[in-house]
Amino acid sequence: MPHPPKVNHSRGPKTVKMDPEHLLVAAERVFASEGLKGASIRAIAREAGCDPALIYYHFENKEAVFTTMLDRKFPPLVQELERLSDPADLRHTSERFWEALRTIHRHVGQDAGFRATVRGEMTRGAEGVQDTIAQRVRPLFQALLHLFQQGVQRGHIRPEFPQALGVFFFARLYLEILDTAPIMAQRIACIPVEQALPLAERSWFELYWRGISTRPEDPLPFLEKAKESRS
Amino acid sequence: MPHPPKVNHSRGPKTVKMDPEHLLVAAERVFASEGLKGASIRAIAREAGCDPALIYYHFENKEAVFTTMLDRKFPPLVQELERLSDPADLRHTSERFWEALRTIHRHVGQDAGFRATVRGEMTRGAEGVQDTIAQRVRPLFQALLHLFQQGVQRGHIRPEFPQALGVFFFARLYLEILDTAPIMAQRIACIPVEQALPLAERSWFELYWRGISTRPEDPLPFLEKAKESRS
DNA sequence: GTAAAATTTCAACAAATGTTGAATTAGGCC
DNA sequence: GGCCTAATTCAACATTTGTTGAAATTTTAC
Repeated sequence: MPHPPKVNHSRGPKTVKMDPEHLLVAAERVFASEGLKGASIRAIAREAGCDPALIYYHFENKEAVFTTMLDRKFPPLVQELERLSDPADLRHTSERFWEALRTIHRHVGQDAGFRATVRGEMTRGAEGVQDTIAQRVRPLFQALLHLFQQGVQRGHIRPEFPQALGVFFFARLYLEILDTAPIMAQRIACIPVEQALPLAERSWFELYWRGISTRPEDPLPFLEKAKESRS
Repeated sequence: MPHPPKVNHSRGPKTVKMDPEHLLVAAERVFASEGLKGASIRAIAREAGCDPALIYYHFENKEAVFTTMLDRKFPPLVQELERLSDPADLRHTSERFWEALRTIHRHVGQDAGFRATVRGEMTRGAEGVQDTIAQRVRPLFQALLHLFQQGVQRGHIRPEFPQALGVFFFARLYLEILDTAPIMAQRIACIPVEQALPLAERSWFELYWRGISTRPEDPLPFLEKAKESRS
């Protein structure tokens, strides 16, 4: 992690103030590689190019940095998924789910660090941190659950499929693909990395949709379009 | 992490020798909660109830502890999956895949620590550690790929589905369910934890099979039997 | 211009870490 | 019993960590 050499060591504010947002970005990078607990305040300060005490000036502690980071990332994604789950949308449920997948991709697809941190803390973080994250995941889950329920009501999705699991598989397993498909492609399956993720996304969606659909053999024309617009 | 009080501080060997296996078990626990990098030698020693220097007596360094741990866990699983992928097995491919899933469950289902460590190091570990793990994952991947290919040849699996991805989805996404379904059930979906995982496994397998199958609407009788033998 | 507030770093302290050589001790062999 | 080997801990060293109060400096308000 290269960081700019600190040539001005005088105390007191700089003419260019250190933006707290810059601290958040630095923290996110360190959280991603070290986890929340493993991220030292000094490592974050090094990443940001400032003194560790400045972190305490702007935030109460490391957990506060993390919570602030969550609160910048989750709400826009949740809002967009809530719009997508509006019952007035009369498109086919498969198409709406595809758009939900694209939405998730747009918000967190390039954010491996954020994804890694959230998952890491959810699976092995402190109780309080899990609570903090769960509070922010629930609205997202609810929005997708509404979408799933509309699919059942419209006869697109099999009513016997457990709804909560349908939503969990859709979102969590897609995030897992984002996290692991590139590395698996590269190291185990010897697929070129640039091709692996788009193909994996389409294949995943097709598999998922066939798995829950009342009509698994119906074509998915928007998937074919997605394939063409990529090449 | 409670550990027995150390009442005998004299140097020199104890009448009951510290088994290196015991060190491995302790290390596995610490790796699981702290990651490989975050697991301190002193934490491992505390977990094992010995002095940190003893770890250096038995192993070259922390990475050697980790590699030894991998080499106890992977080969039995790989061997069993290789037996399962024997072309002489004439059962339906869906049933063989179900048995593969049960096999994975038997070997690593209770081993959240091992799973977490392997995934964690694969996604964000040092280059050398990723190599170490990839070497051990490849034979497992190959065994499942053989099984998948036989499914295609026998007309059970759609030939247009990308094979490497089919295998990747089967194994990696199942492991993700093992890692995350309990916590998601508990904290987000409010499903009782004891029910969540068996239901998730069956639902996942059904979704997966329908997704890749040439005949998605065919029933899966062994799944129904699995449900009944559970209740 | 002065005082107060805001911003930033230094310095210090206590605690923790990895690793090594040396000291100690139990058991086996002659 | 003496010697040797194996097993285990201690002690030391250098490095890193989290956090705080104080010093220094810039900006703002009057």
